[in-house]
Amino acid sequence: MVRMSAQERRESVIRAATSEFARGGYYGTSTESIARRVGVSQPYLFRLFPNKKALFLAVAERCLEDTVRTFAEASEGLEGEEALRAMANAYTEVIAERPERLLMQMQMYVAVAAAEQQGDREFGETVRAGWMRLWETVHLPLGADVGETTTFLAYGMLINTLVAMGFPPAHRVWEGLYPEARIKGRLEK
Amino acid sequence: MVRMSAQERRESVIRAATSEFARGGYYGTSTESIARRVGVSQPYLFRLFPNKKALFLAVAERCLEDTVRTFAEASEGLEGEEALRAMANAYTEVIAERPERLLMQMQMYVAVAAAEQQGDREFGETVRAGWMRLWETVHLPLGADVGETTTFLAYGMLINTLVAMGFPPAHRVWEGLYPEARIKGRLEK
DNA sequence: GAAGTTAGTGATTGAGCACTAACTTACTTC
DNA sequence: GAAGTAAGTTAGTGCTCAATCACTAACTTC
Repeated sequence: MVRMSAQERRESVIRAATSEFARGGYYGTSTESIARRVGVSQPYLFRLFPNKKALFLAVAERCLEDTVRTFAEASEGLEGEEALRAMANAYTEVIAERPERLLMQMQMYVAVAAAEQQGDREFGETVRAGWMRLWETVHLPLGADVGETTTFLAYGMLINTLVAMGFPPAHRVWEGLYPEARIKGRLEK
Repeated sequence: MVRMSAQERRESVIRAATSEFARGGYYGTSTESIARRVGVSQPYLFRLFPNKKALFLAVAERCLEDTVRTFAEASEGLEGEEALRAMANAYTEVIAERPERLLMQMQMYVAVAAAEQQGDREFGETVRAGWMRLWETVHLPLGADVGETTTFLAYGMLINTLVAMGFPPAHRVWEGLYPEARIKGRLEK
């Protein structure tokens, strides 16, 4: 038995829960499965988080935060075309190495409607605020161009979708999406 | 008590289930709630569909079919810029009048990962096949241009996401997305 | 080394849910 | 109008799962 501080444990729970929620979504994931992945008893999760919803929220916030940081770090000191290229490359890395983060994003977006329906307005607020932060984070380096920003985020959402559906990266549907192709396409215009 | 033929009943079950699954996803939706919406007893659903999964699959297939038809009908007889404009307008109508179809799309994409994890390869195949059909349906009228097709679908996925998150249509984040703005942006280039 | 605190467990509960079985009610056909 | 069939219901079962409770084991501090 490895003892950790509650704070460290909470961290590993968030990591494990990200993977689990990414596949199963909020309702399709049992706290049991998360606990098993962490290597801790199921009731102990409720010492670390007040309830399942709070855990999901923590995971969602982390997911947004990580994505924002990815773009912020990639575009640091760059502008326009260069920033676009850097951010696109950064996202490509996430696709390859952290696909669960993309899936978790979708689970989060989709969970808003369910929460809202049940009178939980707060979750939606959090996610929308996160999206706005994400929006600003890519907007500035792209020269504060609304069209560019929208397009960039749109490609991101398409990528999330293809990953969720399980299209292998070599599949035809990815053709128009690889940064090279995308940026080359833009430069040719 | 209104009696219907099993076939008619199945239709109304699919409609009701679309709304319910759209909000709650597969796991967040009880067959009870679907039955209540249809106005029929919960066990009767299992006379109409072998199990919950089959019902979800039927809803997913219908959702893809409807989307494909929307684009096919909108672009009939048109090409290039005109087809793009027509399909964008058609989708705008769906946003306003059938938002549950967009949400259901996302639920479907996201459900693939969960199904795949549980060894259900079939569901993913169905969804991917549907996506390919959708892809071809917009690809041809857009002049068989891979870049155009990718961009069009990307905007669609972004729209789905914004709808899911519950951003009102007048919100800033929609700015770059209204067909007028989008097409004008393209024309200016 | 005793007292106090923090990390963690095992057993349990009550609710919700997919699905079944057995039965009833309404329409159709001859 | 009796027989057959298709539509629909009531009652119930077994399982899963979030959350609680009462407890133990390991560190910390003096």
